Amino acid sequence: MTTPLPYRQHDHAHCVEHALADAREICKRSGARLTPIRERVLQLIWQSHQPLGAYELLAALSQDGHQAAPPTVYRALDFLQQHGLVHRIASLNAFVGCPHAGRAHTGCFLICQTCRNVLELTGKEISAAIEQQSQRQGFRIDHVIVEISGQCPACQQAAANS
Amino acid sequence: MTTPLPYRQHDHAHCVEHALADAREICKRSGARLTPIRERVLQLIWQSHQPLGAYELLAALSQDGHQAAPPTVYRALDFLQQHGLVHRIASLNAFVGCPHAGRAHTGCFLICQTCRNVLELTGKEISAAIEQQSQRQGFRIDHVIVEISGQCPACQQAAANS
DNA sequence: AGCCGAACTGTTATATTGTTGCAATCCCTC
DNA sequence: GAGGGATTGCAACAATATAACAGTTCGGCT
Ligand SMILES: [Zn+2]
Ligand SMILES: [Zn+2]
Ligand SMILES: [Zn+2]
Ligand SMILES: [Zn+2]
Repeated sequence: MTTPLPYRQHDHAHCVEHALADAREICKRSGARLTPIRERVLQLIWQSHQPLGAYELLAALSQDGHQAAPPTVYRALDFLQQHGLVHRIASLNAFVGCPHAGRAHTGCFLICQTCRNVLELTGKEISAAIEQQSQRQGFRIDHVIVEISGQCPACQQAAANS
Repeated sequence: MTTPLPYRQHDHAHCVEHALADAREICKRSGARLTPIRERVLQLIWQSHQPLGAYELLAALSQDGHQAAPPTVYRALDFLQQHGLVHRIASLNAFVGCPHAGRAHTGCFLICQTCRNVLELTGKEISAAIEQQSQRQGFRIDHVIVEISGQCPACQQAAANS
């Protein structure tokens, strides 16, 4: 078994470039305006695979010399969420970049409690099971949240070696 | 298809009685103290199948004539969660009684955005799919959140008839 | 019964997260 | 270059959750 992204070393600059390029393309196609603030917030979120809180983003914007208040950040986050560029992790009150932006998917998040990195799965098995069980109850689905907290393979190994 | 609980009329007093009796039994067996505050909070939560926020509980306790501050409620909620008597719904910042207290299960919540009622599923299909996908990534699971927002059968029917 | 330590509760203050409302500005279109 | 919608700046506020510490209650023990 190879440790999956993002739980191992990788060329993260590539993740960021890819995410930003995708974002520009997606916004262009849908006629949405990826303004400097929005792009900067997206870039900040993609600093790592660890979700960032709104007020952490706010602090980072202030460090830029950019005057910013909470609504600035929340509005940018709303925009990015609406266009599928970031996801909110409800159990952390934090936001993470979506590696599958543009492709239809139901996020399913593996959250390592040790290194804080988050992996977004897209396998159909889980969403299929959820749809089946909901349908059995006659329930019409709008939105699904699946957040799995635990320990990633890298951190398990690190813990075992100590 | 019959509309499932809690989305149809039912003898809810029975739900409450059952939940409280279960809670007393579970606490007795584990040597935990179901104090008056804790029991009252549990009873308040079971007023309905709609999740209650901590500050709604706080207001209700105050109406009792009980002087209460946020820590009172949060401590009671912590206790009830630790003993599996209530669940926190992360997407609502609210708490709902667990109808399967005492039995090992991974909650999976169907949240009606119209009537606010929440049904907790316990089918194994979803958790099995989650465990399988996590294992495939080498991820060790601590805790799983599945929250499905949408519309319950009763509210779908009501919407169709208008 | 009386004592002790742990658990529980009261109280105040504070931290964290998210929203409302309105004015000013920007950008695209006509 | 005017009109109008989207975006941003800004101030205040609302909602949710926690920290710290003092007082009280409870159950087991002598
Ligand atoms: Zn990366
Ligand atoms: Zn990890
Ligand atoms: Zn009921
Ligand atoms: Zn409903």
